[in-house]
Amino acid sequence: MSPAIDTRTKIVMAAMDLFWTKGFNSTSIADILSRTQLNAGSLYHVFPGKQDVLIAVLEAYRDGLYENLVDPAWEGVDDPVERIFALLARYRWLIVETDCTYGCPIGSLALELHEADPVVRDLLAVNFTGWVGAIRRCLDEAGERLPVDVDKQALAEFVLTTMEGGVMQARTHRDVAYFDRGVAALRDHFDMLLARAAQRPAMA
Amino acid sequence: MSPAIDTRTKIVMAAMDLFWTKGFNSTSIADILSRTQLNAGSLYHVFPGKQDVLIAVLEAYRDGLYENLVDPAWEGVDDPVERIFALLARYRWLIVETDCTYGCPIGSLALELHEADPVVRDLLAVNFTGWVGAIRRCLDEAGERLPVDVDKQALAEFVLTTMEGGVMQARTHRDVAYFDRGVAALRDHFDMLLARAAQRPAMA
DNA sequence: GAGCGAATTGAACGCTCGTTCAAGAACGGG
DNA sequence: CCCGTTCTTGAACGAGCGTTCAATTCGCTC
Repeated sequence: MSPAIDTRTKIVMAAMDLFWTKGFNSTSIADILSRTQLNAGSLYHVFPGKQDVLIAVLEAYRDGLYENLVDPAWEGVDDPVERIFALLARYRWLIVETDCTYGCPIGSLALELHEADPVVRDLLAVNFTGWVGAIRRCLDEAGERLPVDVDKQALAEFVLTTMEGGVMQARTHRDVAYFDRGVAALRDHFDMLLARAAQRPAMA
Repeated sequence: MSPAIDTRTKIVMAAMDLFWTKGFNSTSIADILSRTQLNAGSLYHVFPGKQDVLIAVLEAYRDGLYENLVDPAWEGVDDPVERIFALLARYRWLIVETDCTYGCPIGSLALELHEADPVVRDLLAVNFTGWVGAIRRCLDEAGERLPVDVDKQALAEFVLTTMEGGVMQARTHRDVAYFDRGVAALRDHFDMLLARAAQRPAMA
């Protein structure tokens, strides 16, 4: 294996962590270098500039969505609706684990980069789309348990909305309860949808 | 009127706009100075440092919540539930008006400032609390139209969640439709709650 | 209009940032 | 073992940042 690839991996992993905890603008190249024990030349040998590190980080999130986030959350959970809440529970765990300082890496970057160039913005959007796609699969699998007139794509996006909004409030107030109440409201929403579908089956 | 107050106002107004469009870290003191046609000394005569400008901006948002945001949105709307969606419609208008680059100033700052000091974080939280409080009033006013077992505080927070999540996705995808679908899902939620309350009145 | 504190001027400072690059080390095929 | 390529070293640079401050002007009071 080429050593440059190893260097690249080290940089991307360090940058993922730093961009997550400190944000993109507040993370300096020096931060990445001291974390990886590399020199500036090595980084610039692999990446043309700081923004290209960001792009690599966003690609890593995109490519690792299932491996690093979704599959672990769904382990041992088979019911498609419960899988949605299992994923949200994973975020709850992250919030608690970080003493309520957790912010969704993609969400934070999306709001921080106000005038992101098209490549970066596309990658942010693609990350959201991938996340929503995972939820969408659950909803499709739930099939007729949901009312037929429900827009499943919109509902999947609404799950992301709940997660991001809940994370934002939990972090700002330094209190998971804000996240929990958001998830509870979403649970109410699903309960009402499931009840409506059971009451008026698709056979009508 | 003391000239320093005028200077202060000019700085706060310019900073509100700049922090909103560029973010806090990406806005330089020089940006504020060129926007206000002031010199560095004048700014530092009024504010000890950049962070104090941020604090003043957050206080301005807090103090102007009703005057600048809520009251205009509610003009001509009397029904408490419709007022909630009127406020969301106001955000929709902001998104469209800014070509889908709009981000909620408070939400953006909340996610950008990863290690904000306590004063700043408190002000961010207070701004959220104020916004949620305005929604809460509507829900209280709606009274028995909502099921008695509904946690009105949590529901008000859920409205904020929907707004922030919708704004985030609309901006990232550069498409208001993401916001619209989030609001539509929230409307569904309210419709189901109202129907449930009508079905099983509080008199039980 | 003299006197004085408040407010403004704008050049300068020290620091950190992203980036560059000439020099050297490590590696691998023949 | 040699040579060309790939990768690393780390000092240096220029630009931009937040901040300072001695000098100056403004505006009010008596």
